[in-house]
Amino acid sequence: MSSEHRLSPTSYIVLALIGGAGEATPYDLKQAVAMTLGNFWSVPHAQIYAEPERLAEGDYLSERREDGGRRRRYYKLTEKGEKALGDWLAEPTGEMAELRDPGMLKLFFGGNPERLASAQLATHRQRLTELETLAEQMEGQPQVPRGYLLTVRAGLGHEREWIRFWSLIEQGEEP
Amino acid sequence: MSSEHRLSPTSYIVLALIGGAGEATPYDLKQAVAMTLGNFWSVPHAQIYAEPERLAEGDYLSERREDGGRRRRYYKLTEKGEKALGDWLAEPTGEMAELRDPGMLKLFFGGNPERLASAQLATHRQRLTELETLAEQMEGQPQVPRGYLLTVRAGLGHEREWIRFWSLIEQGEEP
DNA sequence: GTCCGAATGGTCTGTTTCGGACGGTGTGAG
DNA sequence: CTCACACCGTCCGAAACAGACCATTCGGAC
Repeated sequence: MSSEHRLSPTSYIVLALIGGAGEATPYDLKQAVAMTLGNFWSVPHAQIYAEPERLAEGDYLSERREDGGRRRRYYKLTEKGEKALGDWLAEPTGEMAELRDPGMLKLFFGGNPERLASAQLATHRQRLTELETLAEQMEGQPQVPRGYLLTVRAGLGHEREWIRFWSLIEQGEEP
Repeated sequence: MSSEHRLSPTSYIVLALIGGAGEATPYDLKQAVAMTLGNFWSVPHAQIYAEPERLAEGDYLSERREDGGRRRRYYKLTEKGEKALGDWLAEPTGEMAELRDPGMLKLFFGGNPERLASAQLATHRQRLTELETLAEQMEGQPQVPRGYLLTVRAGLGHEREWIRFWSLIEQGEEP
């Protein structure tokens, strides 16, 4: 019945989102990801439909399917799911972040630093602005979950660091 | 003969490393990655054996195989490969970095911030020390490629930013 | 009403990626 | 000589992924 699956970060994202919503369809998850998590962790939508299915197989979720029309699938945490999620959240992690930065790659292999810098600065500045807007909007609404707020702030910090770094490069200074 | 493949970041890593070495076996690449690039971009070793094969099929690399013993494969850039590499390096990129940080994920979903912070601080501090050592060693040797130096410095900056962020969290302050 | 287009909701397919197990080959210490 | 260990390479199954495609609903123009 419950063959043993290994739970990936994506699995926990799905579990956590469904846990938060009570009951949700994959589409709801897709929306939720786009509005929040998507800011710092991408999950392709095909994944978001496939993962709940896998999780249901492993008894982490229970599934209820609409009869007519869209035949939506609604998912809920099972007890096993609740437990898995709770355990994961309770366990802090020292695991390292992984950073994949195409700009760094070119820099590493000898791409022209100044030209790279100006391209990178453009996108990082834009991103910073977006995040700043987001952060401001959140100030207004006090019921924003603390975790969300903190991750946005973390994002701000990183964008600023990137901008600092590339600015120095652009100026031809040693960073 | 030269069916059209799409070149991924991994492809360019392989091309660039082989370009730098003149001629190399996949194992050489594996070593090279481990010593340098691995600091900020992971490439699973199975990839490192598979990719040159694909690239050779696309005429980006030429292959020469040892007769006896290990039957090592030696790869070299073809003209097409040189061109592809040159073009890639010359073209700056505005593409965004992708950051996948398991700690952030837990923070986002409501994991205990202080406990997370102390676990994360431990690994980031360790990483910072490693990078500092690396950077110092490089100061001595003036023939270290500039790109390598710069990416290590970028890494230092990010580690410091992470430490700043998590320290604030640990202290219970608003970051 | 009814027709159209947009937004919604879901599925499928062909490739890549990835981790990890496993299997040969050389070599030097005893 | 031979055993242990480092070196070097291959293979496999499970996921991840991009992105095309299909079906349903809804809201407004007419």
